[in-house]
Amino acid sequence: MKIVTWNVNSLTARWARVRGWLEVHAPDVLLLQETKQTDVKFPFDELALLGYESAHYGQGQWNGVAILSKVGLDDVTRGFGDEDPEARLIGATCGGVRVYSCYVPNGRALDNPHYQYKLQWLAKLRELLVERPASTPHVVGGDFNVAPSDFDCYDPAAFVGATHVSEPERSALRALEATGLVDVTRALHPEEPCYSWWDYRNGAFRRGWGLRIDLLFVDAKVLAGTRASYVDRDARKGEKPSDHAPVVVEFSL
DNA sequence: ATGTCACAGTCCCTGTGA
Repeated sequence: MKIVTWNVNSLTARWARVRGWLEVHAPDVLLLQETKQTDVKFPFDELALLGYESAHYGQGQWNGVAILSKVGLDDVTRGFGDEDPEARLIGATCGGVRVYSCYVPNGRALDNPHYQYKLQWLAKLRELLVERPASTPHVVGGDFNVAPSDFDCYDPAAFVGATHVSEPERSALRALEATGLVDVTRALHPEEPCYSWWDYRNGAFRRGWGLRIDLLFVDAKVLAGTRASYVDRDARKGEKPSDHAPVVVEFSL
């Protein structure tokens, strides 16, 4: 089974790239973030022609998450079941695996109210996942907007005092892992940066100025069957790329 | 060089978010 997470930075702007990527790579499940579409605009029919069932939690101008699956799509949940107005979380069961597509709030700045919203959002995600049934394999992927350690950042000195690297954010990710989840890309590649995001500005991609903020957390069952996990850097190249690259995990149960 | 991209509204430029 191949499951991929990809922040596409507008599915409207990225549709040709996403369609082409699906045709070549044919993942079983694709977790999308930042679709920036309403449900009405989401290309359900075009995706069905490619063999994918889809569930979308759209908002419109901002945010928006989706799950595409070739292996079934059941028990879809949207958000945390609270009053959060932002469309940042969708879950579904695909081929016996419970998957979540997460778009964690950016945080903006350490003294911005959005930063507290980010920490609260991560705490709610942990609350949701701590109660997951142990009998069901889980893959929790998305744009976490947190670089788990300094090794996940091209220049830690340049990020002192910034979001994405602060101790409370990293602690929130560790609390998530403490429920029994493993950052599978890092587990398989302890010595390679595996960056997943490069700013559009400053020629960041060409210069290797990246962060690893797109993560796949898997439980012990999935980890035991994992063959590979990697970043498709080629998807960051060429015409009209997203600023994020897809992150892949391949496993069998 | 704070050097890009995407969005909506103020609508062919500007403010906001990333």
